[in-house]
Amino acid sequence: MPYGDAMNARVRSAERRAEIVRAALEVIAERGYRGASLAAVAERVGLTQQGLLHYFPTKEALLVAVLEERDQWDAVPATQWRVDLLAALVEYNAMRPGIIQTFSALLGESVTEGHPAREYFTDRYRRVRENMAGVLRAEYGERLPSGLTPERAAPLLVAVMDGLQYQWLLDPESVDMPGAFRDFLALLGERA
Amino acid sequence: MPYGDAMNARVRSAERRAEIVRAALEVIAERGYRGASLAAVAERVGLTQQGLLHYFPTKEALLVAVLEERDQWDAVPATQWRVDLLAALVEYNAMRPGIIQTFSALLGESVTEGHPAREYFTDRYRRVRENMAGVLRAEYGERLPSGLTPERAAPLLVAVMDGLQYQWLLDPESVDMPGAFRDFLALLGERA
DNA sequence: CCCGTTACCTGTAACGCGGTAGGTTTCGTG
DNA sequence: CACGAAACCTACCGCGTTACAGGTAACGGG
Repeated sequence: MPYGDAMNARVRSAERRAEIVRAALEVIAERGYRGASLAAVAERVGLTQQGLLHYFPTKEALLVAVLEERDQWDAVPATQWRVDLLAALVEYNAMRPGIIQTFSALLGESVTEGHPAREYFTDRYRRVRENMAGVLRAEYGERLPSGLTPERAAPLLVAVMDGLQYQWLLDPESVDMPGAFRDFLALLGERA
Repeated sequence: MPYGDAMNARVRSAERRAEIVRAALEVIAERGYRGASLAAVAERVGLTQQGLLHYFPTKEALLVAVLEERDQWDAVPATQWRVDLLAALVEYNAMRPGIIQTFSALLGESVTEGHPAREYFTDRYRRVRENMAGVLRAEYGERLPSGLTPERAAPLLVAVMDGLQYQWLLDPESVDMPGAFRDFLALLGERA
């Protein structure tokens, strides 16, 4: 046994599942959800397509696991966010194109009819907008430039993050994503 | 000289092609490019899949025609754009979800590997950023709030437009796309 | 040591896809 | 009117896809 007796079966199984999810993230980044085949994911972890179905009974179940992993990743308590942490997050993301590409591709697909991730993104954005409004309020108080409230500015903040991601993914040379995001934050931080 | 009826045949053919492109826009909005089947497009114009291939020899050729139609649509001379026209455009788009959804879906897909629309979007965004920088310069002069130059603000403007579209497509009730866009323009219009 | 569970595999069903081949009808032109 | 081209159609090919069925080998707790 290469892994030794310390590792019991349940842990090994969970690890295998995590490995599969990681591979799925990659394949979705490369081909989107619709274009990602179970066989391609399976091959990346040394399984057959049917072997993969042993862990995730349907393709959609695998997608759900992918989305859950993301939720877990950015489950920072809303109260702990600060604007400078957002800037740092964008900077960090700029060094990991893979994760951005996965969720940019998924977001794009999700607006199509009956896409299994649609509800996920709808809920998520509603939540994130609320969070961001809170962050802005904590940082800048009730009044932002042009008399904007945090609630009105929050969708803009989210839009800038997403929109910059697409421009950056398409043409990293031409778009300084972290810099542009800082520019936007400076815009919000202006004294009215 | 091939006058008259020769013309008619050519016109009819061009009309049919336009009809097919229109149907393709719809189907792509609903299922994305990868998810859009030639058969589905064909059915919508009363053709078989093979009949459609008579007009567009491959699926990719059809996509190219779709992208060309868009280029033609927003081929407004850069010098003629003004900021208030952008706001009006966003407002207009909010009444035509179809077209937004088509290109939001395509944009999302385009960041995946070897997608046939990737180059199109890369080039397009570069062009649009330049245009927008010009628009901002004409409207606000050289200095915007926070000391931003038009060139630095342009990617933000584009990002806001795209990002708002996704939020709005996912949840039109919760997102006032035209209003939010006007908010952003007001932010840029603040006196420094 | 046995026996159920886990972790896979092979085989295959069932379907949808883009694209080719080749025929037939319709139509405008000389 | 004759002919060639355009505008379709039917038939079909080969491949990729998800998912189901059922088998097998290994592991681990009693």
